Parts: sequence; C-alpha cells; structure tokens
Amino acid sequence: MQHRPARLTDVALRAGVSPATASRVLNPSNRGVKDANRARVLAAAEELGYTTNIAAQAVARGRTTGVTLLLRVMPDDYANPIVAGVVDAVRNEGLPISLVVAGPQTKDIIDAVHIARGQRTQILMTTGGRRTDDKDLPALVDALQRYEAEGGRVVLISQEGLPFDTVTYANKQGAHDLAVSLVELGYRDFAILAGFANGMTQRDRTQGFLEGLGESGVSLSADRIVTGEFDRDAAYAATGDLLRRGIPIDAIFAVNDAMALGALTFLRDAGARGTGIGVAGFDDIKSLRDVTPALTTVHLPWDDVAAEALDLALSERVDGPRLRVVHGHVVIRESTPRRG
Amino acid sequence: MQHRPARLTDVALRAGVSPATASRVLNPSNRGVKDANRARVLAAAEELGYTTNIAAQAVARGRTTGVTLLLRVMPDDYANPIVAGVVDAVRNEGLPISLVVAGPQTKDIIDAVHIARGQRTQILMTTGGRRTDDKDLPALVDALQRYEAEGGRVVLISQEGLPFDTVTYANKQGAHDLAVSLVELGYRDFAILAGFANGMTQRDRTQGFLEGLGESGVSLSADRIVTGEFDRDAAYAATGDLLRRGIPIDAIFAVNDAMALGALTFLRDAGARGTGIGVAGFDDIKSLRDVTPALTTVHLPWDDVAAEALDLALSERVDGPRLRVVHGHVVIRESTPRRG
DNA sequence: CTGTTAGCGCGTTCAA
DNA sequence: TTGAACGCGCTAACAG
Repeated sequence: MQHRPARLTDVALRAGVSPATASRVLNPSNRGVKDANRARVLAAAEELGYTTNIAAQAVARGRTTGVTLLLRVMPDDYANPIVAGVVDAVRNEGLPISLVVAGPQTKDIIDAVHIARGQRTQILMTTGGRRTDDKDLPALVDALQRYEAEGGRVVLISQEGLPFDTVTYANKQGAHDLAVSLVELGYRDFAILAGFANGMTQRDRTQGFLEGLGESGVSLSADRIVTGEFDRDAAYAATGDLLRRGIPIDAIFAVNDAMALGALTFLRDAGARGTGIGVAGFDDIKSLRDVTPALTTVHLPWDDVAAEALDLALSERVDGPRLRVVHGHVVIRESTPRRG
Repeated sequence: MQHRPARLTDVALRAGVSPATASRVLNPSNRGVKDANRARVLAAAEELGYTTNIAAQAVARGRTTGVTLLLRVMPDDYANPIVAGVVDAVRNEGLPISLVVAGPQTKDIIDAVHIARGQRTQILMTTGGRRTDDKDLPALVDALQRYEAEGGRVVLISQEGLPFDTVTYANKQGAHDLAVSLVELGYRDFAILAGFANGMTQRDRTQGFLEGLGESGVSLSADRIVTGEFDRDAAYAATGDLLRRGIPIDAIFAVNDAMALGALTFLRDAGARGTGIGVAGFDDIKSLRDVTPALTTVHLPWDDVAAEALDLALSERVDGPRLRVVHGHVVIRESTPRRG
C-alpha cells in the first residue's frame, strides 16, 4: 500500500525530456520551453499525480516562499480579528500562509522563530501585545534579527518600538477621543478597567484616556483605575469590587471589548443598569453584535492593519525599520446614552 | 548584512568532529556518542546559533514530523471551538502544528492537501462540514488517499462516511434529546431554522430533532422548516420572515448557535420576547456567555473531540478506517423557560 | 530551447 | 564510537 511519491525525474522520464526541462515547465519562474514539450511534461505530471517536493525545493533554492503568522495563543472569541484579516490579505496575494500557535511565553515564541528559521520561510509576521517587564525580550529580538540576517522578513503587528517593520494602531489617540466623546455625553465620574499594568497596549490606552479627560477638564483619582491581568471573567468580578467600594461612578472604560463585556454583563446581572452607568470598550470586536445594550467602543480598521502589514512584508526595505500607524475612530452606541 | 545560516558542517568543523557525529548528537534518535564529543558539538551549535535546516532534514528523511490542520475558512466568533481544542491537544503532545486556511471551495482544500503532500508532512487533520451535493468530493478523497499512500495519516473531524479515520459528534442524538426536553418544558409549536439543505451536519440535526418530536407525540409541518445558507445575520432575517407568515410558534430550534443568536437577537429587537417564543441552538459556543437570555443548546465536549482525533492520528491503524463518536448533552437555559 | 553537471544540507549505511 | 561516501529530490550554471 505504501507508495513512493512521484519525483521530478519520474515525470521527466515519462515525458521523454530531461529533469531540467521538466523543472522549467513546472516552475513558473523559468520560461522558455517548446510548447510540445511543455504539454508532455504537464500531461506526465498529471498522470503520475506529481506534487513538487517542497522540502527539496527549499533545499535547492535555499528558501521557501510563504508567510508564517506567529501567535502566542489560539485567538478566541474575544481576540482581535487581526488574524483573520492577515490570513485573507495574504491569501488574496496568492501566498501560502500558515499559522503557528507557539504558546503564551516569550520563550515559546523564540522557539517558534527558530523553527521558522529552520524552515527557511520567507516572511514572518507576529502579533500580540508586549509587556514592559519581559525579561526574554532581548533573546526574542536576537532570534528575529537572525531570521532577517538569513534572508527572511519580519513584520510586527501591534508592538511598537522593536527594530523591525511594524504596524500599530493609535491606541492613545483612540482612547483620548473616546474620553472626549464621553465627557461631551455628560459623563463625569469615570472608572477605568486598565488591564494588567505591564501591558504596553493597555498602558497606552489608559494614558490616552486620561489625557482626553484632562483636556476636557475632568479629573480621575488613582483609586478609580483598576489594574490586574483581566480577561472577560475577571473584569466581571472586578466591576463588582469596584461598585462595592461605594465610589460614585457614572461610566466605566475598559481598555478592550472583552473586559467591557464582562463589566456590561455584571451590571446587567446585578440589575444595576437602572443606575445608568455607561460602559465603553476598545477594539470593536465582532461578538459585540449580539450584546445588549450595544457597546460603545473605538473601532479599529483591522483590514487596513492587515493590508499595511502585507505591504511592509512585500516591499523592499531601504533604510531602517518602518512604522505604520493605523487610526481608529469612536463609535457611540447604546451602552453610553446621553446623560443628564 | 546577509548572513549564511550555520550548517551542520560548520558545527562539526568547529567541534572538531565529522558531520556524521554532529548529526548523531543533534538527533535524539541516534545515540552512542562519547560524552566529550557530545558536549563539544552542543557547545559549537550554541555558539553558532545553529538551527537544523528542517527542509533538508525532510529531504534526507523523506518525511517531516508535525501535524497540519486544514481549515476551509478562518474560524470566526461563531466557529466551533474545535480548532482551539486540537491545537492545544497537539501542542501538549509536543508536536508542531500549523493551521492552513485553504479557502471555502473543496478545490481549495484539495490544493492544500497536495501542498501538504509536497511538504511530506506527517499528519493531516481537517474539519468542517460536508455537503451532500459536493461534486469535487471524489477528487478530495483521491488526494487524501494519495497522502496516506505516501505515508501520511489523515484524520477527519465532523464529517462521517469517508474512508479515513474520523471523529464525529452525535448530532442526531443531541438534537433528539433537545426536542424531548423542550416538549417536556411545555413547548408544542416548533419551527426549525435548518440551515442549508445539503449540509450533512444540518440535516442530521434537523432529522434528530424531528425524531425526538415524533417520539414525544408532537408533529411539525414542512412549512415550519426553513432552509437556506444561513449565518447569524441571515438567521436574523429568516426569523422575521417566519413570524410574518403568521403561523403560531412557541419555540424555534436553530441547528447551530450562530443561527440561534440571530433568531434571539431578532426577537429581542422586535420586542417579541413578550410573546414567549423559546429559542434553542446547538454547539454551546463561548460567545453565548454574554447573551441575554442565556441560550438553551446542546453542549459538545470539544476537548474530547480533539483528544480523540489526536489519539486516532498517533495510534497504529490495524484494519480499515475507524470512527469515534463523541456525545453531547442538552443544557437548558433561560431562553426556553418552562411554559404553561 | 535543451541536456549535463554540480551542488543545496542533512541522514544513513558501511567499514574501520 | 567514529568517519567517508553516498543518496534524498530539486534548482541553477553552463554548455551546446
């Protein structure tokens, strides 16, 4: 039952040409073969069910085409739609893409980079937030630099400040604009679910929100900023703690939609909606469609992010690393009705 | 700046041994090297930042380790958590896994299978429903059989009836049990959002539900079964059409949660919840947590599905293809309160 | 336009 | 326990 795969040699033999010629027709890059021969090779390949051995091709060429998208964890329901956007964009370009779920630790990512090195893959994109206290960061940078030194291209998505081409979103500005909008709507007593303190994205969004508040003449005391490694469920609990403290609050800003959903659900469960506490998030993830009340948030144009990333990967890099910033915009929905 | 990757030869040279010896120590499979030499090779590899060229290894060995998970589309918010389950299970086993998003058409899948063949990958898992009217199915089966004939292992998830190892869920039984439960709760006038008519999963769930109804002494006329290629949004619209027809309905069964969410949202938007129409789905996807009222559904143990799939892939196959069926169970929630 | 030749980097006999 | 030699399947350089 075990059947040896057909090799290029087999095809050539059957077509009555040399392996080189067979290679030329099977390889779109190499033109210049008589139509008759071309046809015979194609026919032979078809009959034999030939598939080019990509591994061997990679060895001979020294490099494979295609992009590897490196993820820390499998994107769940609340993850940014960024992954889907990148996959579509790359596929539309006709390039093969494969996702690698490395693991939560930076060490896991580093391992995956080395594997990608070993595969002699062409483009490596990676996404996911960075933490300011990451001790393994230098090692990661080293691995990525090796990857590039050996001929690969690296594109980082969402993590600014590393010496590689990267595309980020304007976290600060988006949160700033959101704050201004909320104040305009009449909110004054804010609380912030700020996520874990060492996350760069979380930090920028918190900071931007505070700046927006400041410009609007609204202040916010430190005890209204709640930090912690929050996912949706933890945000649910944190909202409860917050209210129990008895501080007057008329609006909660969560630094991402997942956490905002947790807050929203808590308020609903607690029957506290009558108190009129507004909730706003950040990202505009798809799951928001099924939620009541509809969540006010900052919409991020994920497809643009993906397009920029791909453009960076495919265009020649002249000088140093390039940075592309994608801007979002505030979307006011029912979760923050006009107040007063 | 362009730097040639370190080769095995480089490591051997630096360690003062032959490439063969170096290969032996870097290859856990080959034992029997003096400790001193082993240490020198390891040190040299470290110093040179050596990464084994996986492509070359694949050529030499004739096959790579690792599993490829083939998907039609990028799993979105409503997709089965099956992908995440498989990824985790495989990673826990220490095997590299990569996801390939092939495209919606069966032809796309076939292409991807051939690419996997070309990569000489070891295990190929694929998921996603099958349609009864798929003209390209024979070609797909052919491609998969080739893959296996050449030494790979194929595991199908969710699509029963093809000559490969497969794991499915008990769609019929789950829907059957759900119907029985709903009748017990007092519902009598059902409608079914049956999805597209040629989907095998959809068909089984519809049929199982009808059988359960029958056993409970409840009948359902054909005009209450709505078919169509429904996603969440289309289900939303279809629910509207259904109600506009004026048929008395006290419960809607949608063959998956995504569609059930659409129905639920329509009822809520239409203010029709007062009419007491119950809604039930199938799958128990995560997004349900944020929905009000909580959705009654059939819970599927996704982790078990993944575990079974991996077990099939890693265990020796003795005779023909094996089939493993995973059972779900009904979960009654607020969307179907006791009636009468 | 085509065939010959020579590698690509690694695993694996087979002797030593 | 080790090394020399060969082969994996394919591409690329060079003649013709």
